[in-house]
Amino acid sequence: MPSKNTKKKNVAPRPKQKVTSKPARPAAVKKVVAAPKPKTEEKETQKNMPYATLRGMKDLFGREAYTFQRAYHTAENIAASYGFSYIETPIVEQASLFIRSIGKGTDVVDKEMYTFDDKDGSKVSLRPEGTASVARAYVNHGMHTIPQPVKAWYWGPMFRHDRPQAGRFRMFHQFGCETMGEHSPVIDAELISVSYNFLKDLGIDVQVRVNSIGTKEDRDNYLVELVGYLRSKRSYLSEESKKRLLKNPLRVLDSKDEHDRAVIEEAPQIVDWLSEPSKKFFMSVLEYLDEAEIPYVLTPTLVRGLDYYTDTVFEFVEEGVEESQQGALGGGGRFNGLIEYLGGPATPAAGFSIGVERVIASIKRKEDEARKEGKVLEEMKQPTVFFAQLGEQARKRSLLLIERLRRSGVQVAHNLAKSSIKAQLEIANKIGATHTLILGQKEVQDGTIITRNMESGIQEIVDQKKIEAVVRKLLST
RNA sequence: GUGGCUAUGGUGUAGUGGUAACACAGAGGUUUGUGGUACCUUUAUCACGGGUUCGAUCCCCGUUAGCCACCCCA
Repeated sequence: MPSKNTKKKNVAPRPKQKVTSKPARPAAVKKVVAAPKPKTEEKETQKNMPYATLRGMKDLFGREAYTFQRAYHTAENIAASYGFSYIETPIVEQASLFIRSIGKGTDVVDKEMYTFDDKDGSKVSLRPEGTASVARAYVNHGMHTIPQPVKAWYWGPMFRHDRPQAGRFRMFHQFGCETMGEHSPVIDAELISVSYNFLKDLGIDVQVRVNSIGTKEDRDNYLVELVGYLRSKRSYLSEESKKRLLKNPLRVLDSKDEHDRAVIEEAPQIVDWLSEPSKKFFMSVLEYLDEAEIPYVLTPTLVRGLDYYTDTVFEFVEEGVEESQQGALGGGGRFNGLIEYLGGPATPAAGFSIGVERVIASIKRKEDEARKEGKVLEEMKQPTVFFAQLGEQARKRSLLLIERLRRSGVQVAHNLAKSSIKAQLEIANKIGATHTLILGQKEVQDGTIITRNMESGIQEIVDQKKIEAVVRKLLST
């Protein structure tokens, strides 16, 4: 945390800086209009914080950033162990890529996309999701000529201009995997397994909901039936659902309205309208899930919001959390038509994506609960060594010693800017260091260094030459 | 995008029509080679703009942001 107080006498005075956690309002415009009353210069600068993050976007730091990175490393490990290779696609793409793949008429495209004119007048968009870009990359680089399936994982920011609320931001991150070039139910099961275990590794128990929405033809046939049914019950439906009936009838199925739900329960189910191959495929996916001992819930009303999905669809809802609290942690499905639709060869594919911010929120909730019960969080008790130095010569020497320690694989915390040993020990204490290395004038002369056990207070003098071995030993106990 | 609720220091909270209290955190210090306790100092024109009023942090309106529900979705 930055110091906001510079009262030290021998330090040149500089304007005080206030640190506020509340995002400052974009006050610049108003200030001008409102012709501020004469104030002292200092106070003006204090309040003058014209820059804040944009709505729905946030700085990531501290504990949250730590959890974010932990989630990233977990993703990296699990993706690698399942044989996925990393892909990074541009954050900005042609607007039409998303419009085509996600589909006109979906909210994501119609009202949530960040789309603007590039300098040459072409329409570009900030990506609202990852699959379209990965599919595009597959086509662009002729990935159908390399051994199939192509398994790719990604992690990065996505943008949707939605109204922010819990678990929903305008810039958020997704971790996702796509398996392209293979039409086999094992693939679907594997993807579910990867995402399920990713969440499990992070300590999150989820319910896996699965359904199949069949091929395009299956769905068209089913839609005729569904629309017919819903029309017959039209008077019982909510206003919202009446609208959806015209725009995207499938979506009526996941309405939360009580009356709608009653109607939906009686509605024809898509599973009954699947063609033989689709049905067989879906049954097989379920068998694999059984084999993998992944618990799932068949959810006939599960349809996903993006147009490109075919056959298997699934999503993850946190166990024991009201769904409405923030929706699903992630989801995915098969998208057999997408790659061909984007100009590539007919290529079956499937994938999933998980909302990182929602995962972090869930972890945080769990940690808060644990703390309430008085449990010490694991990463808090990691052994740490602090390096304290005393006197100009010691300070100079410490740079070298710290570097030697770093090269041998141990990181020591330090604050070379402090000169009093007291202040440094305070810091060591605060960060929970188990040991402190103390290097003073005398030690520099003797070529030694003191190790101090922060709990017992026992100090030992050791040879600087052996510092790496000594520190490693301290850390291992 | 629609509706509702909220807005006090870094954090969590008090409080009142007459400019703010407490806890924790931060910084500095209690005469400079030793931390965890104690003590001292210090950190807020009560989100922003306007209105009512002799006077507003407290009442009213607007803005912004956050939260909740809907929509949608990660």
